[in-house]
Amino acid sequence: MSHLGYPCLMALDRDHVLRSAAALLTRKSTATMDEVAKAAGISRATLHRHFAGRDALVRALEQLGIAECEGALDRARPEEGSAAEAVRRLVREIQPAAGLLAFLYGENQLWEGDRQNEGWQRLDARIGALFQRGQRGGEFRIDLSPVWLTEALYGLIASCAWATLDGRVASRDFPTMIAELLLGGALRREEP
Amino acid sequence: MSHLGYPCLMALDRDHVLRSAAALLTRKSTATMDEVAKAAGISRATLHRHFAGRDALVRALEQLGIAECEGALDRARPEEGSAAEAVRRLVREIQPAAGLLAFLYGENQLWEGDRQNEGWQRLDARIGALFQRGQRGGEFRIDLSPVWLTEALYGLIASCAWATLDGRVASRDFPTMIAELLLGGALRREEP
DNA sequence: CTTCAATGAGACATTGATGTCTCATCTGGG
DNA sequence: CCCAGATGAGACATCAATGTCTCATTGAAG
Repeated sequence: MSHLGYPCLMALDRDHVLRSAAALLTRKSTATMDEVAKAAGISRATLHRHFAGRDALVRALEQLGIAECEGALDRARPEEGSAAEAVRRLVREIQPAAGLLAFLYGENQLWEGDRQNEGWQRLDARIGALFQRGQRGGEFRIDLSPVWLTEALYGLIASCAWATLDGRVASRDFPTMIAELLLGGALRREEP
Repeated sequence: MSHLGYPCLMALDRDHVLRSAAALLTRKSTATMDEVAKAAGISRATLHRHFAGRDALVRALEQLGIAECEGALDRARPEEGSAAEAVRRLVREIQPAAGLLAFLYGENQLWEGDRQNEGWQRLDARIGALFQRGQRGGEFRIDLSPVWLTEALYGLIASCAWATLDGRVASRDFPTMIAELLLGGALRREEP
């Protein structure tokens, strides 16, 4: 065992706890610390040894969500190829984190404060830049601002995540439903 | 003054309280009964005379939200003209209730129960029927299910309502942003 | 085997929101 | 004026979640 100040197993456990909490809070955002602990298979005492309190847990989940988003954005290579294809890649890569994002999206507590986590600003900027690239390249229409398109993307991800949990949308359709609606809309394209 | 069991002014006040609560809870969904009372300009005691408790208040807001949606749907005349125009009318009519809907949308408590208010089912059916009409008429694409389009509409309304509160989207752009994205998507149409 | 960090179980106090109650005050109708 | 109903203010108990604490047990390294 470690004779350092940092326990060696907690780092691994912490990630497991975090993901269990994400999965539970996605379904029940008001879950108790007790329920979170049970879902992770640990005691409430141990949970408190990992996270000082509920607030710290939510903040950690926020960090995880940001990290997952940035990872998805990196893997999606937003500067490569057509903007539309980049958006499709992004949606596909982001699907595993959709539940967590939906939870965070509904956690108003995170947005009420005067200062929000700057990670979201970075993400907004990167996603907004992708939409802007599409506009500059004549691929996307210019009457829908990049800011709104970014916001809409988040909203559709959360909507589809919840609809998936309720069984109203099949999990395998997630990327298509979001990307197709966001890019093409409901109107049928004219035959070329 | 009334000698009946039902006070005569409470009916009027009740509506005012309900709308104040909606406005407050839209901004701060975790607001206390005390804050709700203050926002309505009444005391907590009086608030409790109107609504048995927080749960009853939320249920009443849910009813109000359903009623506003049905009213908007009626005024939008979903059976009339092109489906796309009907959707545009619907979004326009629903804007005043968007904040309330966004609050209700995030109130997971309403959806966790085994049985949800049947008003939502009626609304889902009516809105779904509108999208289906557009599909049957060859106006909308058929690879996006009416259920998903309905869900997406709710999600975009909530997104835009929050973005409007934060000043990221102008209030006057609300109908356009939602309807244009939902109908046309981000992709630029080919020149005919 | 010994040791020690990590854990689980549970007791305990605290906190914040809630629901209920009483009582003084206000107000409009008779 | 007088009164009944409505209100506001506040005291009070309750309740659930939280945060903190202790202590016995476990388990793996030395």
